[in-house]
Amino acid sequence: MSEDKTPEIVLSLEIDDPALADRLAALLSGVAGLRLAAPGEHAAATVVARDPRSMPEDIALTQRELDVLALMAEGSSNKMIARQLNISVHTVKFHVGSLLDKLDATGRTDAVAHAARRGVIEL
Amino acid sequence: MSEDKTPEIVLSLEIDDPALADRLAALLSGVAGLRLAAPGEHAAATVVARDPRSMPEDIALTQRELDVLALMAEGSSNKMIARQLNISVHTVKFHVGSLLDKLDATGRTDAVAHAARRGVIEL
DNA sequence: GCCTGTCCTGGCCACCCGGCCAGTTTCGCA
DNA sequence: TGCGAAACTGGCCGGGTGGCCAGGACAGGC
Repeated sequence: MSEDKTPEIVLSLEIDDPALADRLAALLSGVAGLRLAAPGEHAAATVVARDPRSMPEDIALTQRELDVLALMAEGSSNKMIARQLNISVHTVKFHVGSLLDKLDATGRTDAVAHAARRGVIEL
Repeated sequence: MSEDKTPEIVLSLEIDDPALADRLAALLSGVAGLRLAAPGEHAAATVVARDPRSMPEDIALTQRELDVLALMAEGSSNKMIARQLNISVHTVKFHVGSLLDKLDATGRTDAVAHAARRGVIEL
């Protein structure tokens, strides 16, 4: 009863390149235990082009910088971040300044965009 | 010579669930024409858990709002956006206000985060 | 016609943001 | 024991941001 279920893994394809998508679809459709998802069907996993996070290449961010970055990504203002972390607004600005420098961003919006692109934070 | 190349599609797995990852790895490793990527190897496609963008559920954004949103995501200030689109700063603020309302965001940073989450823009 | 939606513009104003200056404490490492 | 990195705090200030008020032009649907 080791193979009593094997309930078929439903995969969805999210490939822009038509040639690659076709080849993958052809290969995967012939695999027992796998099924490609119908349009709109809930899939257990998705095949996407490229690899988003294969080379995270972590920028050296301190723990505190990660804290304020996470709150920034949620749209929190400096004042809100200060309250959340029990620090002063000045300290928040200090960390934000370091983040803008390390992430090579021109503002907080650019900072979270860069961080999300590099996989530093999960949007 | 229709099958002279078929240079093997390299797939990488990004699955948190160990059981699902194992089953997928076992199934995919037996497929001719496919190969699982070695750690650090560049992959043509990646299998990720869930489907990030299966239901985009597009919010009704006007073309101009999409223009402003795209420039916002690049960290542009209102003044820069105004210059890019050849409109006044006041008009940019008007569209930004509409975006904050439609995206249910508290600020421009929150707006691009929400938009990226919903797949409205590609970060 | 009239009305709705989109796009555009202006002024005003409180607040926020980012950058500059300065300082303190605490920690680990040479 | 000195020394740098990290974290924290303060004041100051120019410019950016977001919300409010008001208006006009222009296309499409009733």
